[in-house]
Amino acid sequence: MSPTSTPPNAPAGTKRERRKEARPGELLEAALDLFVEKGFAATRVDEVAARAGVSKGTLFLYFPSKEELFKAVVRHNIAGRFEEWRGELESFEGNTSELLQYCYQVWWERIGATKASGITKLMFSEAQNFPEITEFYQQEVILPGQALIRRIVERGIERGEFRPVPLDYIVHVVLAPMIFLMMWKHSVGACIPDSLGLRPELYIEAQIDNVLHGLLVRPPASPPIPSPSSPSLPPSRGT
Amino acid sequence: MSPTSTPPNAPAGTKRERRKEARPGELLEAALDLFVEKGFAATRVDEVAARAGVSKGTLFLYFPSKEELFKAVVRHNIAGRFEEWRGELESFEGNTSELLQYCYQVWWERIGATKASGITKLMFSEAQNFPEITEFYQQEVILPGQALIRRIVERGIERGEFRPVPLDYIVHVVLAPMIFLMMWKHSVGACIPDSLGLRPELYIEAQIDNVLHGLLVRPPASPPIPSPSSPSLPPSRGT
Amino acid sequence: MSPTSTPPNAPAGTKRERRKEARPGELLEAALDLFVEKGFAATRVDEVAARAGVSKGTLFLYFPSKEELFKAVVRHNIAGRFEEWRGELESFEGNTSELLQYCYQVWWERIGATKASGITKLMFSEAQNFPEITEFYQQEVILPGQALIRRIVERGIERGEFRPVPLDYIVHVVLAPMIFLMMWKHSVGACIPDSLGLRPELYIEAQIDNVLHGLLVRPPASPPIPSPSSPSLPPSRGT
Amino acid sequence: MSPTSTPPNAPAGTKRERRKEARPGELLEAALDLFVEKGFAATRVDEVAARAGVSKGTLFLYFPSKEELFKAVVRHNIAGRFEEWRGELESFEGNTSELLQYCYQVWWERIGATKASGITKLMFSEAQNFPEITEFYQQEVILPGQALIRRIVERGIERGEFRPVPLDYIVHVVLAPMIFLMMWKHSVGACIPDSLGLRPELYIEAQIDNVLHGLLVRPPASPPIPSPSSPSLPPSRGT
DNA sequence: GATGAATGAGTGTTCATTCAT
DNA sequence: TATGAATGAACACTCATTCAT
Repeated sequence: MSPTSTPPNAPAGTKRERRKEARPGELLEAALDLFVEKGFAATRVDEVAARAGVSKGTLFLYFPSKEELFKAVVRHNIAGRFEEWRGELESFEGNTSELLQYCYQVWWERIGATKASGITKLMFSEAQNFPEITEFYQQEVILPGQALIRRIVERGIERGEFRPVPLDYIVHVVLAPMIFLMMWKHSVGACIPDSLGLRPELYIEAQIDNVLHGLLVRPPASPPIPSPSSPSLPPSRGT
Repeated sequence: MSPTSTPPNAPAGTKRERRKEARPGELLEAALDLFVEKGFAATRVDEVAARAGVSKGTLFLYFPSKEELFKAVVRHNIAGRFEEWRGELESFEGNTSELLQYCYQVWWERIGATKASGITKLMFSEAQNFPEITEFYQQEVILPGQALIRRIVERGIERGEFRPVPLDYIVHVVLAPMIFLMMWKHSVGACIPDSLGLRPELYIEAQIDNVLHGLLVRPPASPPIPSPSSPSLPPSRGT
Repeated sequence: MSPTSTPPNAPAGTKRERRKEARPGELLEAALDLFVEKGFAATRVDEVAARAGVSKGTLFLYFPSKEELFKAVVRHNIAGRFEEWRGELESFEGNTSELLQYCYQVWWERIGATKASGITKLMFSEAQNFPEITEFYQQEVILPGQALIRRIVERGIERGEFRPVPLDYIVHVVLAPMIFLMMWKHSVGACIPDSLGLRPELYIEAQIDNVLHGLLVRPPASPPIPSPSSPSLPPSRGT
Repeated sequence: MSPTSTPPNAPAGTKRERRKEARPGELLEAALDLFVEKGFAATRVDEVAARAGVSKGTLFLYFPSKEELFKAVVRHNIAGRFEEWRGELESFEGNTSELLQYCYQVWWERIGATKASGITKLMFSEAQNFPEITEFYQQEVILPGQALIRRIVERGIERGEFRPVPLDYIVHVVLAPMIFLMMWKHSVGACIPDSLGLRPELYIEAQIDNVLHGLLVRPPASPPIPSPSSPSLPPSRGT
């Protein structure tokens, strides 16, 4: 019964013990999946519990209501990533054009391509039903994100790489393509695969190229955007 | 159709009868408002009926179910405006840069700034729960819209005004800012006014400027984006 | 299908029409029965609805919650009877001893022996769970009832029939037996019939006799209390 | 049993062990409080356990179900005090009027004024939901109590002090005021303090005075009931 | 013995849908 | 055609009870 009596081949920590710690996380993950897939209202708490492998009652042991579960899902999936990013940004060595590209790519790897992108879709879809959490999202996600972008653009301007564009709107120019991609992925894109064109990565490159053309003092002379009908791609679907 | 055209001796055209004709439209309008604001599930049919000034039973006289009402709302608000626009496009006289700007502005006046933008928010929010209607939307709105943009960009390339960019992705570069704006307006923007920055019109101008920089063979040398606060910007903000 | 086509032998007024008006009353009656029988918590709203012959949903059409149903039951069953009684009291012609007896008997006929007595049991049982309605009961039932009794005793004292007893406590001396009888009837008495002795009427007479002995300046010399084994009763049940 | 009797070297008698012994009693006490206050159904076992300072699981170690806990609470609080009282009664020296007064006062000190009165409130409130235990209560409390009162009244009649009243009902005349007082205390009285008038002690005196007037062959000529406000009182308490 | 995490049957309440009038 | 009372399936949430530790 004492931990020392556990046979060495037994999995360390009993099933129950291990579960207890993991429960909230498992529930949050299951809830994220379902909320993103079906929306808040169409998601049944039984389903969330079942997907997390527990009973309905257990869910309410950890979250006092479906609404609080929703809030927890949103909060949990945007835990301070911005600190980390701000650090990377400050210590970035290359030129700002590279920094911006790096930013898009890191965002795609860590957010856009992951389930976390579903949170954004969720927020836009349910914003009006959860004004309180929308405010939270605005403070914790949107404003820090905009600040980050603003810093990058400022850096470009300061270094003479970027044209002196008005910052208040340029942040939207940079961010809108990302947000659009997340919305698309979790709505039309989920129903009609390939409706975006071919690959999100190429979509992002096109957006980067476009944004940099708008920002750079000396934009590249020729279009570096890879064409979907270029030889590296199967020609099966091109125009 | 206008009240003045009703002959004075006609018994038809009474208030009652005219309302009868108008019922479905009033219901669709009320439903659009509420669906956009709260989503499909969180909208109560009682509320729709009440806002349309009829009883709940009457609603089901015109629409066999809440789901059919939803579909009707989407279908009704996806009038084929594209024919009309294609016409304007074909007969447009100016250069393609002007045409693209015209396009953005017409879109903003007729869609973006009106309630019609709500339907886009609705579609993105509910797409996964209504795959058939998402397919319908794809066919009736997205593809025609993309085709329109593609034609414009092709025109620019043909005329030597635009760089030979890959069309498959450039349509998203052009459309994403519009879609983002509609989503924003009906979600975060509705909860936190002014969270976008200052004015949608300036946001659009910034996007146009950026897109044209990416497309034009000879982009304007200096930033033409009007800043809401400073006349020319240079030292006003940078450290 | 038109009303005029109804055969003359059809019951006037359709089932539905008649029900609509009657619903709240039927529900209140069913609820009274069940609340008195099982208490607030142990009563299921389905059961109330079923006993009233409607569905659960219908109940919530008339009462927004189980708690409001409970409150309505209490309020409904104590509709201003005190006005009526005060009138009878003021115009009573006989001596006060007779008036007090009349009072007990009328109370028994109209309250004690009817379902209305269940309300009192209910209030005492649930008082702490419904402080708000307990306050209401205190104002609308207890205080008026005490005032009524006080007036009667005052009348007796004024006319020289009663000893000058302290009014503040005498009202409890008069009322306690009634309340006890209601409590008994709906608790022990309902489980163990005849546990009270034989008949409530005789219990009341004994209480009247006792109270009058305490009040009257010249009490009757010999015990007028009917004995349960006295010849005036049917011998069917005697000891 | 007292702590001082524990030998200093005894390992038994540690805090832990003593508590272990006391567990059931602490649970019964906590349960009594809560059942009296809120009724059976509205009382949560978590709350009982928490008030007793143990976990919910521990409660079920001692009582197999909430219902059995309830029964145990009632049984536990119905200790056979009647034997003791019967002894006091048999050896009472004074006249029967004094005996009856003594009886009321002893009851008030030992039952009415203590938490034990709650059990009566509980029984009357829950009787219908627990018929078996109501039967038990009837056998163990009500009938012995009635027998006790009956003996006293018989004594009075035998000694020529009391009128020959019918015993079957007079026991209720004597007991009803006590029961009413207990019900009041734990219902309306708990919600609306002072709603009874002034002090329970005075209420009891009034009831004693009234009962004796009804019983005594030679009742006192003038009202001996102390009025809280009337001038006939010794000035110790009056205005 | 004691714990408290887990359970799931049961309950109050909602709301799309029906239908007699 | 229009109503709105009635329905009942479906849902969020509770809580007595269990049991592995």
